[in-house]
Amino acid sequence: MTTAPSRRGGRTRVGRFDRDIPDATIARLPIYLRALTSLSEREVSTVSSEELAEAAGVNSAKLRKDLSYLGTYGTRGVGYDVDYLRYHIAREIGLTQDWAVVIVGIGNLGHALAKYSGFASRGFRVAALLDSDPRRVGERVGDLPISALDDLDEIVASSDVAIGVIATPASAAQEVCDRLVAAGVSSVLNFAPAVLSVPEHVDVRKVDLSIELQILAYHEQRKAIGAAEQLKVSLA
Amino acid sequence: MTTAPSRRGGRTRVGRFDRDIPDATIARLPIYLRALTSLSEREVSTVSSEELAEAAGVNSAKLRKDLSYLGTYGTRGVGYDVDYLRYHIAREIGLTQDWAVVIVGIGNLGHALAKYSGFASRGFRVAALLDSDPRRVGERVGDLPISALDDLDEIVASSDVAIGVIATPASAAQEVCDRLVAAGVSSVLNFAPAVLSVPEHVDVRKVDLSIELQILAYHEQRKAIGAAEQLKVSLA
DNA sequence: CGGAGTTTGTTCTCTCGTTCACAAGCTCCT
DNA sequence: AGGAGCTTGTGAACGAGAGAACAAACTCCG
Repeated sequence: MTTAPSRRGGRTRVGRFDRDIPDATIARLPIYLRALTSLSEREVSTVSSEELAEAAGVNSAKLRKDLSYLGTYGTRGVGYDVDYLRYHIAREIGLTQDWAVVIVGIGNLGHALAKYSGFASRGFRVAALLDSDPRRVGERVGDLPISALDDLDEIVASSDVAIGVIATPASAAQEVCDRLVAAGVSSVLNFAPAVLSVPEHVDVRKVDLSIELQILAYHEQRKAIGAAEQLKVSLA
Repeated sequence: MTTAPSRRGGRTRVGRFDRDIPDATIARLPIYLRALTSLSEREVSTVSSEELAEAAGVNSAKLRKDLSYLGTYGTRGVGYDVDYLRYHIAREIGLTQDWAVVIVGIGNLGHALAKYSGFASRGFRVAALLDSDPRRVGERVGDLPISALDDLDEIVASSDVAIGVIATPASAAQEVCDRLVAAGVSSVLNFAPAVLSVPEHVDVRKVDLSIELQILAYHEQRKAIGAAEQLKVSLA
């Protein structure tokens, strides 16, 4: 949960369908969506909150409450229509339209991201790959050539890019971020291990591979200590 | 935030130094650690909560409260000794020892993870790379050869591996997870877009690239709607 | 040595999120 | 048509985390 200070500003509440959905719920909608897609592929047409919650790995009450923020798409005594619900979630998240993204920094991770099929299948189109190393420019990764970072403004403008992905080393992240913002990008997904500062209107989310491992290590260590203490007690 | 139902079970509270640190705090400790390392490299020896909070991108009150769970390592009127604090955080997370990890699924992402330098520098040693595709076995990625999935038990046992990383397609994730658990791994970092079910004593954390993008898309869409509504109002 | 100036550690309040529990509402069977 | 049996949607209780605010404790200067 690493994001900008969460929707303050414009609390104007224009338009009644501007109900406001908790951040925690938003973060789960994509999971429900995935579960629904999987059910749909298996030709399941109706699902109960209990079953869907199980598939998504959450509590069923939480699931129902989450869905209730979107509207009342279920039928009591029956459950939810898989395709109907799927459509409404996708619509709410904004996946009924396509989003153009650029990936900056085509190292190991950038490569992997460029080839990752999970983006395209969910309505994200990689508009360009950018790198600051002139020797890499022109090289092809999958279908796309690597462009020079200097072409950023033009690419963002012509492809209407709203989202930028940063996969550079930490040392370059802030500068790249600034350039993205200057070019007009207003959402950033940051894989570099660095804290980015951005203007108010820009959203940043961060994914940090080594932090996740460190959190696991903490729990792992606790398990080990716990076991050792147990042993000590049983010997005493 | 995708993890096991948070430390229930063995609430035995053996040993008094088993103070229990909130999950939210644990998730931030690695960030503080990184900021401290960076300060240390710049030869800064003392830092105030205000400065460190700024570097970590959090509120200073939150930072102080987080640190207070670990003990009282600061000095009023002065601040924190950078190296001293850094050591104590590293110790708390369990980074004073090395952790062996295995990576399963050497596709695009697995490749990138295998070569990612951020692991080694934080005390995580990649003990082996595994893939189920026999044609890939033997191939080298960086320093390591790809091993067959069947060698898992042996590798986990001989290298004392506690943490497994899953970078397979979603369809294989659960089976790989089961094999990891059977081999003795008790923490899993899952990059596959699938919900894993594991026994009580195993921790799972999930990183999902496309979910992060979807969350950004939602906010992006709201910005767009907000702007449109504003426009409508100003025209009325 | 004493007081001004800092900065931590902690208490208190408030907000946000989770979970329980149940009434409302649907279907199906008799 | 009416009742039994489900399943949703939501009110209310609970718990965790964030942030403000301040007393305690240190340094430094005169």
